Amino acid sequence: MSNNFFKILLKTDERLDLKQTLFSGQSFTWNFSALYSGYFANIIDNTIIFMREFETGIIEVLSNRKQINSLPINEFIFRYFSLEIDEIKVFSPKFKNEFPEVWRLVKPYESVRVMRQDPFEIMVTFMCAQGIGMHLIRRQVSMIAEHYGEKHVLDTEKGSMVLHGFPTPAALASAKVDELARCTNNNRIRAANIIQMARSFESGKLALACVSSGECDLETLRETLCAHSGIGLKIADCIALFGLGRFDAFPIDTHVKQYLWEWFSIEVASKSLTEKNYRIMQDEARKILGNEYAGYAGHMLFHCWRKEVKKMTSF
DNA sequence: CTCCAGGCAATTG
DNA sequence: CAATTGCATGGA
Repeated sequence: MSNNFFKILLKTDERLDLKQTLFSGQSFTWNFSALYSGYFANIIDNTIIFMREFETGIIEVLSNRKQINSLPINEFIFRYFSLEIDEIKVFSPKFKNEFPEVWRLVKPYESVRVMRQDPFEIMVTFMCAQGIGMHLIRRQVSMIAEHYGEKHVLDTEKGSMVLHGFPTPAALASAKVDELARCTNNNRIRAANIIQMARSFESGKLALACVSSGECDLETLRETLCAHSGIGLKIADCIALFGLGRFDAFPIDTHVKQYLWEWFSIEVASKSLTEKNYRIMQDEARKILGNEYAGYAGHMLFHCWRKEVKKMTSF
């Protein structure tokens, strides 16, 4: 690995399963490194980052800058993977007692962390996630980065490597619909919605909502997000959960709806996913999972359901 | 061929 | 209210 990179070894006490976390469907910008097998690569805050599991319970982080988002790398990583959250708080003793079979299945996934990712990036990527498979979402996101993100060329002893950062709000705010649509599965409506959202972010309206999202009540936050065309309840909840650190937000998609019915016998989960039913389903889920970490638990269950029950492999 | 993938918004009954 | 349809593509 290039010697002008800063290297950090981070002890995680096996509370972070790096691969499962990065490829559990919450992030679409991390990739397998083309030049260095075993490493995952991404760009955050104009900083190139490589990560891998160095040995059991220890993560190796390589970066070309000492700080990310004004935090020392180790502090950033700790926060990025929400390592302050204790698994025991996520699933209550009551849950483990009442649903022993589900707990047996999901326990191996307790080292899947819900990440705190960049809000704008999450808004764009989850606006790309409607009614299509994971691989198509990933393709759209990488095309958007290639066309509108800043290009980084990294020269190493193994050759040259090209990476693209995620586009800034300004870059997407000034994009043309026809051009962006080539990156969004040829969906012009989706492209136009993303441009509109980026302009709202540029204006400061959306950006401000992100700053105050921690204290804001969830319903107010959702209203602000849903005011934008292309963002409904589900995507708003995904933005809150994965981009704003709101671990109480509980997005319900086709998979979550399935496990709510199969695992917890929530009646309304067998009916159609209308807005009214969506809200009822959330209330029922909170009774079982608790409120504070409903979404955090939900993501573990989501990943577990797809892998263990549906036997899905695409991420 | 049909059906379904991390939905949303507009329209119709 | 609920039910239906357009949006787009690809893999099973």
